[in-house]
Amino acid sequence: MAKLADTKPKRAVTGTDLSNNDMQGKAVVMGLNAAIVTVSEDLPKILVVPQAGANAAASESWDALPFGPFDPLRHRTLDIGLRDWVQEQTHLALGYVEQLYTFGDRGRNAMEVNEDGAHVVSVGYLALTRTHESEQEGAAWRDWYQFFPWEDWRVGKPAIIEQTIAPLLRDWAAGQTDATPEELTRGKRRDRMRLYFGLDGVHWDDEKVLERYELLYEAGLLREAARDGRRNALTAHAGTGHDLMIGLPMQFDHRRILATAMSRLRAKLKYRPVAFELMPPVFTLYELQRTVEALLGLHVHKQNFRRLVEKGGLVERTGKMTTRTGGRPAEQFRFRREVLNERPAPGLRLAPSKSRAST
Amino acid sequence: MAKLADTKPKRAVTGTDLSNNDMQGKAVVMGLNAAIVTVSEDLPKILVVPQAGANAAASESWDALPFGPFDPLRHRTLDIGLRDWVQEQTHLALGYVEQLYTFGDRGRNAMEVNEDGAHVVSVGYLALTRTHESEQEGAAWRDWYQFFPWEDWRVGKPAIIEQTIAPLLRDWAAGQTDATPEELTRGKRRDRMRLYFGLDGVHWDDEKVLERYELLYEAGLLREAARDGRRNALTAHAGTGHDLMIGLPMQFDHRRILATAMSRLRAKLKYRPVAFELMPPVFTLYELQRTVEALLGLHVHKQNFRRLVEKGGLVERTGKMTTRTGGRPAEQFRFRREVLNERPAPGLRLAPSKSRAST
DNA sequence: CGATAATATGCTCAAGTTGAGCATTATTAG
DNA sequence: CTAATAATGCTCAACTTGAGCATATTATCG
Repeated sequence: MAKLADTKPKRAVTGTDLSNNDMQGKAVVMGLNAAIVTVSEDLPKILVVPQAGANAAASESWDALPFGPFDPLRHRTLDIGLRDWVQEQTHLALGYVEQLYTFGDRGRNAMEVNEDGAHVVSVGYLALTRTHESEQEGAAWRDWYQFFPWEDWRVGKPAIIEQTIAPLLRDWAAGQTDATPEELTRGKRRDRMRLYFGLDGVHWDDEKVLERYELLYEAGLLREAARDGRRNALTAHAGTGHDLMIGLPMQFDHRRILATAMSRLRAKLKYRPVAFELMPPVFTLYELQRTVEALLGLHVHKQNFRRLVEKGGLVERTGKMTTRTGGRPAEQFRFRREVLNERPAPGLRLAPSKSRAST
Repeated sequence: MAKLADTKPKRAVTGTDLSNNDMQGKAVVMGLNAAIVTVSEDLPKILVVPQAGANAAASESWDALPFGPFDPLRHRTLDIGLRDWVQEQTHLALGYVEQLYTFGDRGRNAMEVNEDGAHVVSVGYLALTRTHESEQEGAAWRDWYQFFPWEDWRVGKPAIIEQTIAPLLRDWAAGQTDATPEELTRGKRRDRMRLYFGLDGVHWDDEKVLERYELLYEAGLLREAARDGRRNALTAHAGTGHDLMIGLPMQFDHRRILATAMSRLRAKLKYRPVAFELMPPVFTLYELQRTVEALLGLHVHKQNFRRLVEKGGLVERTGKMTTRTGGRPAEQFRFRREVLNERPAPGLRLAPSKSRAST
């Protein structure tokens, strides 16, 4: 076979070499992490397991996502491993599951050495499920906006943005002496701030959840950043030295994984009929709308939403009415699962409403 | 911490348990695989390294993507590991790099045990680069349509679809006695066939590269499927018993990774200005268009394409003209990299032209 | 019982976007 | 000079999108 790596003498590994080389240093353990989402009472919720891990300060208990190591002897694929884990830990049989990203950053509490000396790499997953009442002991559904209070714009711009985040980020951006090459490719601090948080009149992009999280992390404004040994801008800037907290932290890199899940889900809602995974078998169009709005953190125009859903052939009428919600009775609909086998790319394709209320 | 997994007694692993349990069986090696794309002479090309691995039949040499194991001791992140690998193997300093997916399927030659007993999981990456002439010995740029001859529709529907693929798939679909539950969720064989390959008047979706590849693999029509011990529909159905080959095969799961890269790139072209990563510093709009068309495997409407690019503020005029291509001289443009810091989501948003020629 | 609140649902309309094609202009090849 | 090849400008109908008006149907409260 061709020799490709003659310049650096260290290691000329290729396909076959992969099996010849010493693998000791290269072995890692893959942690499978699930961001399991449901929507109830107009709030998107994720399943968390509280853990008194090494990360959390003694007084606090940071939530974690359900997770466990991938055992290649036991499971044929990563997905199967994840499903099995979740089933074991929470008794939930997952339906919709989607792999998000594999994080291997050392120093972000994902890529740390465990007690056996193995490095851990995290694979993040998004799972959607209808709401199930009785969960296991210890596991709980938590409103995802508790971890991301700046992401819910349904009642207007969250106060935390102008009151807390923007000033701290401005300080951070002002403190930028010279952009590192890395920062130049990603845009300068002030630009990223404006773009991601919709400052100075830039439009809010509901899908940039991960970008916003990473920016806050880089700026040292999150507990996780402090934990990871970053300069803690919170105590440095808050003045009072109070323990400022921008959203609840999570263990390991789990808040980052949740941010990835939120970004992906918000994006996907617009071009794939995934919202229906979260709905009961029959539902009214307004119920569907509220679910979507909860996830997007935005209101959409009610009449246009119906037009989209109905004309898109995504639902079929059941003929049955419900008076469940005060007001004129609403017709109940059913998801037309067949669309998946009809058109190549069905979806919701929705644009956020510019008017506040969805009347 | 909460006990979550009492039902199945095997293993009650949680965050902290992750470090207590025996990790021996769970250690894996992560293979980093790069689908490095460039476009030259109106063809998208990927960098391959030929290898006489265990997969290939004695007489053949199946191409592989550049790859190597991730060494957590040496590299802080997976991305850095990949860049370093590629640099070593091919002397290419990658610019744009994007993680695609982590494949861990046993039995698809990704998740096999190597000689040290370690299981291998593949992480696929997409990288974009301008064309560089002098590559390393052994590494070569190969037209990606050699691996996917059914994906290039620029000169009309590829003959291989109606002549070879459709009949074989129809046989396969007809042979479906009863759908497995798995097949039901993914749609029945005949539906998937129609949707993915645009049969019976369904519109061709250029982004479904991975779906098409997986369908062909499942149907046993690809060499890789035969290698993995699947019923080989090729010899079973071809009649003559000839060695039919639908596109060049690749080692391991590399053709699958390439399919993932193609899907992602074709999708991304439409909402992010990634095409410019493949262009020289100055270029004419038609050159940009040809590059995009090569990647999509489709023609687009020339005038509308310009409108989109120009009005979208993606480029700026240089004022210089070139007569390089016979015909009226074209103005040269430059990518306005600033757009990345201006609007939240710039992109090309192009729709394939319905008329064949781009006049 | 009538007014009010809270939806549900139908419809309209202007503005913007998209797909397609015509017309004109500037070069090179022959 | 003519044909071929592009580049570029412009138009236009069809469709999509964003927004709002109007009306219908229920529960509830006084």
